Amino acid sequence: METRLFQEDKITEFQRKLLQWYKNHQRKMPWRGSSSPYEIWVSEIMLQQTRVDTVIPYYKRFIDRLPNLKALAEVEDHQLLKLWEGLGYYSRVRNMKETAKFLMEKHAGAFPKRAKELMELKGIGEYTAGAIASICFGERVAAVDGNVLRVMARLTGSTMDIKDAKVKREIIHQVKSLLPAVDIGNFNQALIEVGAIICKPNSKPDCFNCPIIAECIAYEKGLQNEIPIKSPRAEKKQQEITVLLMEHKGRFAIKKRTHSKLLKDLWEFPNIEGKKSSVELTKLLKEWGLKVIECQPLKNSKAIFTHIQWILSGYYLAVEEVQDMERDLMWVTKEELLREYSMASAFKEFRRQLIDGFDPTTNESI
DNA sequence: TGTCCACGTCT
DNA sequence: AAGACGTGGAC
Repeated sequence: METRLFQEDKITEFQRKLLQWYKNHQRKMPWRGSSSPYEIWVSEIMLQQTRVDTVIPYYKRFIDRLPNLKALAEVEDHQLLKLWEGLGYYSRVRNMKETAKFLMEKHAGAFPKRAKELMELKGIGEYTAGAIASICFGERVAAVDGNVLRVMARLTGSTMDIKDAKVKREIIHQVKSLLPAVDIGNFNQALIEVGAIICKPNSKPDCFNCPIIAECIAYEKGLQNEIPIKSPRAEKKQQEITVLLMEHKGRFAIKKRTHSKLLKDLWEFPNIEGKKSSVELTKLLKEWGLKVIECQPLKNSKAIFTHIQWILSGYYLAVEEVQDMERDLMWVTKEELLREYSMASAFKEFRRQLIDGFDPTTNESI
């Protein structure tokens, strides 16, 4: 077990400075000031891997439309997905609905109060459980996210890899030893906020405005730009995909990604693996029972995920029905497409072209 | 251009 | 333990 980071009296001073700074410098956010576990939960799930500025409009719309657990438990899946469209990591919102239903049916419609119990809920891990328990219920528990890992690594001057699970455990332990007797939620948020706006990830930290510079070993040693140390992530795989924007009688073909894990249950334009020529496409569509009347290449695009990169080439295809064209395609108007169907960002450039008109292609090879 | 954030959670 | 799962903005 790790020894204390600071002496007793120094800890009190550290807590005071951090809480005072947070009181004066915290950014405004729609969920700040709320102690409703539902609202904090929604905000924390949205904030997982996602920036505050991106989350704010989604959060407002979500709470407006689904103000409580009951509303979320009862909402239709496609409406829910539409509220989440573009936020990414769509399993987050599937888990939320499952948890809402569970709490309504098995837990009298209320959240448990302890981090340990919160962690048993789908989609709530150690960080989110700590955040909800400390912010809403004042539990004396740490909430260590990526910001806190970075702040703590610099504070202690640690050159250990913060991606390492053991190092994270150690940091959670250290944060616990720094927790004040009361005001735990604000203390946790203060540490996160310092990480977000002072002890920044991608640029040099703003050390001269940092409330805890006096305790910072990295600063003392001039290592604030070297720490934290992180092992490099695995390389992305690349996949070429040919996307088909097929029009028939003023309607366009879309398809639901029912069996896919990636972007599950979102809608997409029909597509095939590999880079296909217009000749190959015409042949393929013939097998699908469709006759190509017109074929125009579209501007290529890229979609970058954490672990994969898609190279997308698109074609506009005016088609005619030859025989029964099942293939679980859905034929929708532009208006329906925008209003009713959730599409991942990977396909949004094509959707935009479809709605606004197709740009003249600038691809060299057709 | 490319890399990082972004440990967050689940599997 | 390590890979899957999204997105967009900063630098």
